[in-house]
Amino acid sequence: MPELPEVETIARGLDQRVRGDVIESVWLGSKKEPLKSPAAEIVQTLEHQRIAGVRRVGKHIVVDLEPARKRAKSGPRAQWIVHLGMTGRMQVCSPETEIAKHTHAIARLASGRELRFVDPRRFGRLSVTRDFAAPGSEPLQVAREKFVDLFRGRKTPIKSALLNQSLLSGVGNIYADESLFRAGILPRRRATTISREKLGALFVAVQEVLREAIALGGSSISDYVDADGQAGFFQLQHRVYGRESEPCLKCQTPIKRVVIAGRSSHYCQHCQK
DNA sequence: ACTATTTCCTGGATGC
DNA sequence: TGCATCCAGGAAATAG
Repeated sequence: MPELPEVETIARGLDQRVRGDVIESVWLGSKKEPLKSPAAEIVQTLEHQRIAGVRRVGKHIVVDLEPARKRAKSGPRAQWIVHLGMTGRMQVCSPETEIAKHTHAIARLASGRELRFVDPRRFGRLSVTRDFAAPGSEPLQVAREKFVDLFRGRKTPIKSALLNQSLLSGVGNIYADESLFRAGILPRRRATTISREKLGALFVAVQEVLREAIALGGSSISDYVDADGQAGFFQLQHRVYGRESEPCLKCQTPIKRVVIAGRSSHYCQHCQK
């Protein structure tokens, strides 16, 4: 399940592999769910564009494009936006590679390779735009004061607030649980009841967790993304996520699991207040 | 303007 | 072995 660190790793891997290549033609599948822009618009926007670079914004992969042939007039550059959802993959492969089940898009590149979007569950989304911006703040860029202000006054549980992409862009279920454990905050705590100091601790915890995970993902780029664009991640050692009933690594109290905002949430009732 | 809940999807795990 | 059921979760849609 790609959250910020995984998307960062994938975007870096893609950038290494396809930057400078030119999209010659595009094929789109018949399933409509993955397409957020009209199919014709996606095809028209992508074809004959050079990939200027690939980067991450929130949980989105942004493929920056530029005209393959220089034109006199240069307006805002086109962008291909990819959201991987739960099960989305970006595959770089040769045209001979068997087309995986649930392949929804194929971009044929001038280098002879193909860039494919595969997504069994179809929670992923493809779109094109010229002015992409994530609605929320980047967790690794935002200032501490701004971070604290995002949550103050909100009655919703802090876990829900962390998952709200229009506040903070890129934190998903796993890293939300891990950050709250490190900051010693119960996921159900109403955001508004948390002191500035404690929110400051959460700020530090979120950045720490994301940076550690990116560092681990980064080390896997050459080994895994090279193969087919699907990164095999060295998972960050989770301290609470997926550890229901197992002993807390700090105090041995069994980890609890509850559902908040429809998501499984893991915490230690002794270490988190 | 917020907040909470439901819905979309398939494959893997589980239960009988 | 086979079949039904449940569960995972990002974010849009819907409801309150």
